[in-house]
Amino acid sequence: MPKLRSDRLHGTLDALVLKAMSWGPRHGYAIARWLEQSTDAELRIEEGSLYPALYRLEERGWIEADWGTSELGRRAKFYRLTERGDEELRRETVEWTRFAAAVTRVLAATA
Amino acid sequence: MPKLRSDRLHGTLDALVLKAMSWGPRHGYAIARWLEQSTDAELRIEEGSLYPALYRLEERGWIEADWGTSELGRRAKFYRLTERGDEELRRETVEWTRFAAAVTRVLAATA
DNA sequence: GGAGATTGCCTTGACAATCTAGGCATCGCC
DNA sequence: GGCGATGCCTAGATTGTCAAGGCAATCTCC
Repeated sequence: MPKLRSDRLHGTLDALVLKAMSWGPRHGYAIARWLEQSTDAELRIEEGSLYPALYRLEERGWIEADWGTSELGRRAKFYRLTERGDEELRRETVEWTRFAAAVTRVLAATA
Repeated sequence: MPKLRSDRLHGTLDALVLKAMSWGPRHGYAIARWLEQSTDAELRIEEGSLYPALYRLEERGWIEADWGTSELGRRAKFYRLTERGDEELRRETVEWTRFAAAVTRVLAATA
């Protein structure tokens, strides 16, 4: 299976990260692992993208953080969706769906 | 209908531009109009993105250009797909499909 | 005890691609 | 004359991603 272009996530990463928290609080490392596993490693967030993204989302008021203890007993920062974050996730999901449909339609068009 | 984020095309623009030429040579302005009209204005390429993209694609050997005369009798630069450009279009189309499916699957997942 | 992998967070710098906002010339139409 | 459409182009800012590192604690296996 060919690798996706490394930049591919551009513009979708926020939605994916928000989605990761839609089942409850998650810490960064868990978010990365979740995306990787749930897509069979097809989608991967680099840590150098993930953490800045989390700060960005927090700054925008879409998520909130608390230090806690991971499943393995380690210090970890848990992020959770705020009300506004949940709205944003829904907004972005709808937008993605529209966008993806449009692109797919265009690329599939035949002569 | 809400506007898509302005950055949305990031990473897909090349494929769309290549696709525009899959029916034969097209000039820049026509490409922009084609995308706009064929997606009901849902997808738009700004000229400031389009022309640099065309130079990029040409530099990579995916398209070739010739000056000619537009349908309305004006001077216009017509771009056409090269063999390699056609391969690239197919490659990117497949990749897009895989990527879009993965993202859609993740965003659609329920608790 | 020691080595290496895993878990977990973080930062810096480079880079690519898009957009915004302009400019220019020609043509058709009112 | 003016204005919109057609057509090409560029400079600069922005932004979001990545690559590549670093740090510390824990676990596993020898």
